Amino acid sequence: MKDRKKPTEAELGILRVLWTRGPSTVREVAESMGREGAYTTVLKLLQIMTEKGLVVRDERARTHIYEAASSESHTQKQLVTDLLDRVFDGSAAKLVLQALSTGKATPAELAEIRKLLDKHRGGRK
Amino acid sequence: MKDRKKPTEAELGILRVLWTRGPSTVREVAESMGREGAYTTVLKLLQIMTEKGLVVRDERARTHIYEAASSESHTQKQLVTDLLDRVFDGSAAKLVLQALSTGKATPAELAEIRKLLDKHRGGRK
DNA sequence: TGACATCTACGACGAACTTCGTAGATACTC
DNA sequence: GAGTATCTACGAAGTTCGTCGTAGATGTCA
Repeated sequence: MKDRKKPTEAELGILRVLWTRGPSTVREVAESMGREGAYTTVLKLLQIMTEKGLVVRDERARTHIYEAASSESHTQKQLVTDLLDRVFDGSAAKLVLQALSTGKATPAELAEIRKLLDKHRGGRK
Repeated sequence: MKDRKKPTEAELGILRVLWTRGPSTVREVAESMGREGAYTTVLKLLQIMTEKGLVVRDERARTHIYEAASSESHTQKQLVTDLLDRVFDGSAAKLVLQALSTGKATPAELAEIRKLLDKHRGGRK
C-alpha cells in the first residue's frame, strides 16, 4: 500500500470536494472550489494526483471523471496518525486533550465522545 | 500574534529537540538529531526560524543559544486546530473518534481522557 | 463545413523548503 | 604569535508545490 504519501494542502482541498460531491469532472471540482478561473490548475493537480494514486480517473468519455481513491475517514485516520507520531509522541491522550482544549467541542459532541469511550471500554474489558 | 505560521517539517524536528533539551546551541541540536554532519544545515534552519519568530536567540556569547519561542503544548494546540479546520470541518468529535480508532490509546490513557471529559462537563454545568 | 466551445496534455515560472559549501571572524593551544 | 578549531553568515543548488499559458484534439451547432 502506497498510503504512506500524505496529500498536500491543495490536494486535500480537491479531495474534500470529491468526498462531498462524489465522482466529478474537472469543471465541477473547480466550480465547487470557487476557482472557476483556475481550471487548468485544478486539472493539473488532478493529473498529478492520478499519478500519485490519490484519485482514480475514468477516461472512457472525453470528459474524464475523477474520484477519491481513499475514503474520507481513511484519510482522516492517516492524517491523525501522522500528527500523533510527529507532534505527540504517539500519545492519543495528549492529542485528545489538546483537541478538547480548543473549546470547539459542543456539548453534543462531548456526549458523543463519551459514548465512544464507553464503546472502547466495552471492547477492552 | 504571528502564531498563524505553521512550522515546516524540518522546523518541527528542531523544535522537538528544543522542547526536550531546553535552550541549546546549534551543535547540541545537531547532535540530538543525529545530524552532526549537517551542522550548517541545522544552523541555517535555526537562523531562518529566528527570522520567523519560531525560536529566540541569545547571542551574548559567541556561541548562540536557541530556545523555542512557543511552548510545546501551545504549538500542539495550534497544529490540532489546523488539522481540525482543514480535515474535520472543525468537528472535535470526529477527530477524537479517529484518534481513538488508531488503537494507540492505552487503557490508562482512556481513563485519563475520561477524566478530562468530566472536567469539561463540570465547567459547563 | 466552418466557427466556436471544451477538454486534455504539457512546459515553464515563481515561491517555499532543505541542503550544503565557502568565507570570514573569533577563540584556543602550544 | 602561528596554526588550528569552532562559530556565524550567506549564497547557491536541487526539490516540491502551486499556478498558469498555450497547443492540440475533440465535440457542437448553425
